[in-house]
Amino acid sequence: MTISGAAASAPRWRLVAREGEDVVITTVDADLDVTHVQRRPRERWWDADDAGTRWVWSETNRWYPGILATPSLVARCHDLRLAHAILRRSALVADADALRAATQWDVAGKEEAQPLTAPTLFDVEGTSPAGVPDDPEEVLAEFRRQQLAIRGSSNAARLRLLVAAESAGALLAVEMHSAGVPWDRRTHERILEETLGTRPSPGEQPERVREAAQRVRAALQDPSANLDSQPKLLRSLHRVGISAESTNRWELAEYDHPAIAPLLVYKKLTRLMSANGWGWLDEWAADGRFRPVYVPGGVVTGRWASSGGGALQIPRQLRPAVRADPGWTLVVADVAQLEPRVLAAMASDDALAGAARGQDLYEGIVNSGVVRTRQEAKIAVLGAMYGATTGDSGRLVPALRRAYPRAMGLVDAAATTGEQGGVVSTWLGRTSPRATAQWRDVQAAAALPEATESDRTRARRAARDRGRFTRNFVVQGTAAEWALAWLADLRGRLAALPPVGANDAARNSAAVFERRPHLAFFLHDEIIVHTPVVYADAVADAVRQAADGAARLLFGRFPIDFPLDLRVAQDAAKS
DNA sequence: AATAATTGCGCG
DNA sequence: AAAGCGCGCAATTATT
Repeated sequence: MTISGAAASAPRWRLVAREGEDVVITTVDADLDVTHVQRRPRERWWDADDAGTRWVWSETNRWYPGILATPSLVARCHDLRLAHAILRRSALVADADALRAATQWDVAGKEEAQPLTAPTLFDVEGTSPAGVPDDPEEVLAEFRRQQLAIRGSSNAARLRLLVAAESAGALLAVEMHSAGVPWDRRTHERILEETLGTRPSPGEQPERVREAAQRVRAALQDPSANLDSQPKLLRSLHRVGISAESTNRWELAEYDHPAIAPLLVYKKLTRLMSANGWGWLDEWAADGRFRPVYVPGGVVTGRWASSGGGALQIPRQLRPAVRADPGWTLVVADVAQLEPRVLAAMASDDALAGAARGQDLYEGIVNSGVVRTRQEAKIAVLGAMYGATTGDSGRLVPALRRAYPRAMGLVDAAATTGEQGGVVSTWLGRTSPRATAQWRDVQAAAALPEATESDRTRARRAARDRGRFTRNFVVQGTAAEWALAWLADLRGRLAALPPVGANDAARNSAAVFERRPHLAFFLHDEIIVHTPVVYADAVADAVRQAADGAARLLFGRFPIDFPLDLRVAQDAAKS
């Protein structure tokens, strides 16, 4: 159960696979030769984790829940499915033909989410519509293909890091699902009641929603106006002289009419009710834990996606419902301006890194005299990374280009590559998808002598759209890598803390996390650790040290800060 | 009746 | 005030 932090300079790879009713464990040496094969009955194949072992398996979602239930933690693994997805299209891999030919390891991105509730290992078998292989020969063959691809790549160290970080993330995703986010039902109910009114009977609307709807209908002088159907609402608005083209919040706010204010309230309230109302509470947090399914690598850039419960969209308003158990507390941390800091390091832009020194990068930019206000700095930086060309943001970007030519040069080059149909890569070598056939057709059509002006306009727009995507890909993707390195480092530090209490009789899977500090939530650049109060300081230190560790792991000695906004509190409400 | 597309809004 | 990137989900309308 203890995870050793000892550097395993020569990791021992142990491949696990299925053969009939048994689990076959194949040990492989540094030359990728098999040194040992073991066959064990599947019911109890797992005994203990060894320091220095890296478990190689088809898919963490398939193998880890059963181990966690024993209960045990795995220190290191190599997830063949996730690694395959990275390596088969990494521009760093010189020859990916063999990997690309192994299509049985390709799983459509959105179909990846697996049921993670299985109490034992093989209960999930067959539930995956497009399951990756699990037989010993193919697992070994794919592992060899991947190792050869990495060894023959232009930067094996970075790809190794990326695959290890991705795999650590996969372990953590299963663990966080198992542990869950501590969720205080009564706090959530209180927020709902204060905002919406008391819980209505099924089919009814809560009081505040009814009131808001009444006020809108009165102002529209239409007692039967439908506020939930966009086209009908739009027609109702037009009838009273509100000539909006859409019903989105920002456009409606521009009109001065007594119906607008209550309508915006109505939209706000019904959103809360349908997305995170009583129904959500019953379905997702009834037992005091919210257990989202995380999907590592679910976003093209390498960010995680999620499936079920809207894990990545919990409204700030409900953050107070994330509440530590009695005797426990939360360590809540997020990175200030992760993406521009990552950009400064990638581009070795000393000027931007200098502005980033300290807590607030935007203030740093203001202090350098590049723009006048913090708000301008923020808009300019976001515009630079997203490719804004118009509005305030577009106007401010040129000032940034003058002040930080290296950083801006990097994202501008990524945009140009994308516009021309090329691919771009993150710092560790995750590579963007190739241009689609449809995209290339549009470009080709515009290049023909008989192309119309509209063909050319269409092609230009498609090119710029793709340029904005690749521009952002390098930054968002590298930020995701930094975050993974942070998580992986922190995970190791938390595992090194001795469990509290002495309840060795506890055998259910949740017991692992009832006795030790554990990550409970992760969202792009922020984490929540749920910890016994006695470990609060140790955990806070670990979170900071892990951030430093991630910075050095990715960017070596380049002087870039990643300051954290960190707080220790009973609940996760923003202070 | 089932599935796809559209709109809007929550998160970073 | 809502541009510029990446998502998931609910409600509705459109299509099959």
